[in-house]
Amino acid sequence: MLPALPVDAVMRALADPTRRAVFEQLARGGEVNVAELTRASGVTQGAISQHLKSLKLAGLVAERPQGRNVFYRATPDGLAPLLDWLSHYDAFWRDRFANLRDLLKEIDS
Amino acid sequence: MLPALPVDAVMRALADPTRRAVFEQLARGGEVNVAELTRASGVTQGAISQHLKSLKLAGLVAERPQGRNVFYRATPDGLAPLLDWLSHYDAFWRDRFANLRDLLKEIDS
DNA sequence: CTAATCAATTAGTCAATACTAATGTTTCTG
DNA sequence: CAGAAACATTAGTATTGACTAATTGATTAG
Repeated sequence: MLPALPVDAVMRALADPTRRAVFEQLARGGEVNVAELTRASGVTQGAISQHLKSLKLAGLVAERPQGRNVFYRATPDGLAPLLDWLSHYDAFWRDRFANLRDLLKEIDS
Repeated sequence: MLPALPVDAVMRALADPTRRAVFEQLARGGEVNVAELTRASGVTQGAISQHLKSLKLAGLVAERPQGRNVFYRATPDGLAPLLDWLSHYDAFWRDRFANLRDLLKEIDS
């Protein structure tokens, strides 16, 4: 079995549709508590807590407890391993995807 | 259950370490036949054929039969869903990603 | 203090999947 | 033609993983 690289955890975390939807909601909506994430999903609260645990271990989300609520937010740095992995294949898609280059230029501005 | 988007197949395909290693080898080494892919991996030939099937369904590799050999190559276009997904969170990283400038420089060089 | 609320955790179930071993199919070779 | 070689496919197994239901722990409200 191969070693568990950071990109491994990120890919596996984002491969599941339910979990990816949670991440997407957090990326859009700023801080959201577990109850609201549960409402937006089709699964139980327990399942959401489990997914949040995976996302946290992958470095994709962070938590902020407040009273009996726990507010989660997406952490952009968690996507770094994925971008690094893609950038490693830069030469591979360089000429076929002007998209990412434009995107990165735009972000850089 | 959520619909099966293209990014789903790509993420799931690349989430497995063995399968990702196959893709990486193909991305580096141009065309490679199944025997050589099997040698480079820690699993049996049958397992590699199964992984190649998944990668092909995800649009990440293509095959070129030649006699009794089958040469596989990575197909850059298959990464498009992943790049699109990332670009969708443009605004998300824009101001938060510390490493982005460095990453851009690396890719742009 | 007692109820209720929010979230995490546990145990258990079911389906998906990564794998091996064996076989099938095609193609090449002696 | 007979055997070997390359790859795909199948059946079977074991592990992983996504999920629910139920419980627990902590905080707030009445």
